[in-house]
Amino acid sequence: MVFPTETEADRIAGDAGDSREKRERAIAVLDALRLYRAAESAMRRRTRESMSMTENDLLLLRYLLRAQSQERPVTPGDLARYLGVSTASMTAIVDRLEASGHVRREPHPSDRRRLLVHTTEHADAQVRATLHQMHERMFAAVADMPPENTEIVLRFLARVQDAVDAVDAE
Amino acid sequence: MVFPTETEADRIAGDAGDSREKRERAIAVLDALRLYRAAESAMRRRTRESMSMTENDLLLLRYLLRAQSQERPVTPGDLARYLGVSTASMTAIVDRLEASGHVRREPHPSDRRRLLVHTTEHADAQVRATLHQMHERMFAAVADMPPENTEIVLRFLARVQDAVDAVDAE
DNA sequence: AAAAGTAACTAGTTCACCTAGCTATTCTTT
DNA sequence: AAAGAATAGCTAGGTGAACTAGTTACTTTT
Repeated sequence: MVFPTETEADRIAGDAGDSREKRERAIAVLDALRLYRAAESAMRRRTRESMSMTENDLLLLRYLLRAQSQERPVTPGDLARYLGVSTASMTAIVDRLEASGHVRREPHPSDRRRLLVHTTEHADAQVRATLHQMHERMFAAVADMPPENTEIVLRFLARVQDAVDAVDAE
Repeated sequence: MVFPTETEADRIAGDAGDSREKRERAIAVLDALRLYRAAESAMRRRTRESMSMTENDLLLLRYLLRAQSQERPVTPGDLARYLGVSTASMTAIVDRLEASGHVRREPHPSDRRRLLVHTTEHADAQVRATLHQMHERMFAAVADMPPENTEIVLRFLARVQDAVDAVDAE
């Protein structure tokens, strides 16, 4: 679902009565986008599995690392809202990540009902080791581009984003 | 995880000592890619929820529709291999989709151990109703592009894909 | 000071997956 | 042609990560 397969793209192109080359170019681009998506999903899965974590655990860690780099304190409630899970589930998630040594619970300085959640050095190191190289490559891939090309890519991404945003599954 | 956040991209850019504008353009592009990803995930979730299905159910339906448009018969075993789940789980998935009226089981014409799985008209209509507009928009977004721009976008996608493929979570 | 609200936790449920093992059928080997 | 191996899909029972409901401790409001 969710993605025009080759066949579907072909059918749509046919309906529109476009020229053959135009259609083929469009299909090539949509295929490339689909491939990128698949590669990213696969990378996520590999990363998750190598760290024996769930998707939510990993998203949480990313959010925490980012918040910490901005010196922004984070409570379990914040994390539950961010991931869209119940506070009860968040208790379990933080339990897991605390047991695996990725986060620590600490008392909130002013509100004794709350906690603050921090990543450990271990989590930080593990994430950077896995993803730093990717981030550098992604940055290099776009930093090299001349400004005109950047504009073209930005317009492309904006339009495909509009297309998926328009799906309102009522 | 999995994606360079603004902050991380910034740090990497800083390390590399690039010019300010170059850095800002790169960040803008990576942000746009991240936004597209988020929009697509959200769209998937909406679609899944509106059809009360799991991710795998939806992927399966997409695969089936595609196979059918090519007159290619599909067995439960094929589907299990495609989704990477056990045949036992596939029995449960097909049970669910059969109960909800999205697929039918039929005897295999030559091998009485096997079954064939077909989508129903209902599934076909529901999927097309939800996603046809998106497919058209995506196609339009790329069909309008001049060939040079297509090349630029393809190179961009190939490079970011290489970046994520390089993450080998050992 | 009492009442209402909030944060995180515990207990018990659900659901989508899993593994192991079963039955029916087909393929391979002698 | 019969016996053994392989294959397809199923059932039974288990796991884990989410859920809801309700608890405890604390804070805010009236």
